[in-house]
Amino acid sequence: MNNTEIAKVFYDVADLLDLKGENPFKIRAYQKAARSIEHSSVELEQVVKEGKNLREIPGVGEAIEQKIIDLVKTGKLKLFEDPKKEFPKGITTFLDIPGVGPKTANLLATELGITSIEELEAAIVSGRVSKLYRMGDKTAENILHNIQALRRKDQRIPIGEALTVVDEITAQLKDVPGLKNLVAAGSLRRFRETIGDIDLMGTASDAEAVINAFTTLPFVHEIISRGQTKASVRVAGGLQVDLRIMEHEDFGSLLQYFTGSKEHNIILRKRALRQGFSLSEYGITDVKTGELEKFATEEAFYKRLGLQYIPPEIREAGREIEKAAKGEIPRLIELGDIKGDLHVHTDWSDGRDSLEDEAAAAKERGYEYIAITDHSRGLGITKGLDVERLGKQIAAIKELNRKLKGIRVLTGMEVDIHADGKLDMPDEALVKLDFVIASIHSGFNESREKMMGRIIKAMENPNVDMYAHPTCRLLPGREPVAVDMEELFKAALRTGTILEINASPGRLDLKDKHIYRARELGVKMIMSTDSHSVEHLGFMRFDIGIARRGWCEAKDVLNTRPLREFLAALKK
DNA sequence: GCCGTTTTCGGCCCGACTGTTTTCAGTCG
Repeated sequence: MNNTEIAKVFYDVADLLDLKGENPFKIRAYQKAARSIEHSSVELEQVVKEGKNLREIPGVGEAIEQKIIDLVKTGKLKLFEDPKKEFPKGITTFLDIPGVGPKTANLLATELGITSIEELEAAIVSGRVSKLYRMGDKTAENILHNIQALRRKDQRIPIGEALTVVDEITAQLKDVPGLKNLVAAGSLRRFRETIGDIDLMGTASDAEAVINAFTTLPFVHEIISRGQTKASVRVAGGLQVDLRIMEHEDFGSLLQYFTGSKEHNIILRKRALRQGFSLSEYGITDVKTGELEKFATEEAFYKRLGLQYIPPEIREAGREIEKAAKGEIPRLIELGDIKGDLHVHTDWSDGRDSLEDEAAAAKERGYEYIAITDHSRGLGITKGLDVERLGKQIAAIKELNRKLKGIRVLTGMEVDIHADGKLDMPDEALVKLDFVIASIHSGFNESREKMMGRIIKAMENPNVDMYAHPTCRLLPGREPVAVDMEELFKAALRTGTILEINASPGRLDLKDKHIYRARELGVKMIMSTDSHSVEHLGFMRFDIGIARRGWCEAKDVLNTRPLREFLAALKK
């Protein structure tokens, strides 16, 4: 049972308690624990097996700890005597509908005796729903509408796509008079790998004018709500975009509040209350005097609370607040720290651009080095290199290095790992290369045991410097292959193999919590783009985002080092 | 159910918007 599955059980428990009308703080406790479990960097099943303490996970106390142990050991959780008797049948399905909370779900199930979404639709059409207490035509219609939205609801979209939407919107709104500081907050700013909706913040002298401009943008499909300072719309494809406008001098507290995460803000507020402050998007209120202090910047806001500035990417209710109180927030890695890209394809295999163009583009980015790592031949579709063409490419790179100044092109290859763990290129060829990547591009459905055997065998090869896109997942769509991350990290440490943080927006692999764990263990990591064209070198900013989420500093990543130090850190 | 630089008991973040009401409950973020 993995963390996601365990978390799901506790989310469900919270829903059921909510339906029962339980103490809301108890419900929140379960939600909080679920959320912590979901984001934990270690697998709980492992922790339970090793008999270690679960109480270090925030929000997990005596009771929930015992429930996690039961759950992991038996696969079940007995919390309700007879859930079927206690809850109207089918009630939890209603909770998935946006705008339907526990109160409404309960009302629908008990008053109308319906159990499915289909029955609910029929009940709305026949007018039975709008006659219920505190319901009306409009509410019923909204529920119907939201059922349809739920059906065509796309999954969370990869951050790469969301950033494109934001770029479009900000470009269209930039000329609205008096609008300033228009930026994305929320999960986008925290750089979560996928985004559920987009939260835009801005400041303006005339909020209403901005709200009007926003809600009448050409690609706005539907207006969900529109108030004086805030509006929510749906754009084509179903993505929800929220805009919130405030006064210029409130920008710091506004941005802080809407960047979240929710849990980060809750902890921050509790802490502030103990200091006699109440926090809101408008600023900090002194509870005794009722006086409101405004903040134009987030830095000033955190400072007022006695905290070091906390970068958005780590505002996830881990240990960031207590660390900030002690001044222990590290300087997280930045784009400017990166000195080279180590995973680049050219038109020698399936890339679009030439060796020369890639080298020039890397130099333009200020890099000291770039490794050319075209595919090996095993990947039929990618016109991969065999020994002979690899030899020619090495010669071409040597020649290029003679001509180039200010950047060193390293020879390399992304060699395929076969199903039996053998590499798709003889060692005599690999040994000549500066940098060798091994990775999997086929046989994704192997069992955990086979998969690990295959990967570890490749890592044990002294010519293999890096194991790339370690879980092979694709966003959205392909689930990670059966990799045991703890075992992988151990093997990486033992063999001195580097793990890649692949920046391709459809991969982001290692992901944030794996990066966090690998860093804790001292596993060597490289951030690289897997470029197939010169534009892709720009994917590095995605890697920076997720590496920061994993609390990475420059020293945790090998390609922040100057060339000589970088080469010295490789296996050979 | 969790948790502690007031507390091992008594608290638990804060505000906007909608739709239904006629002062507010429910939902959301």
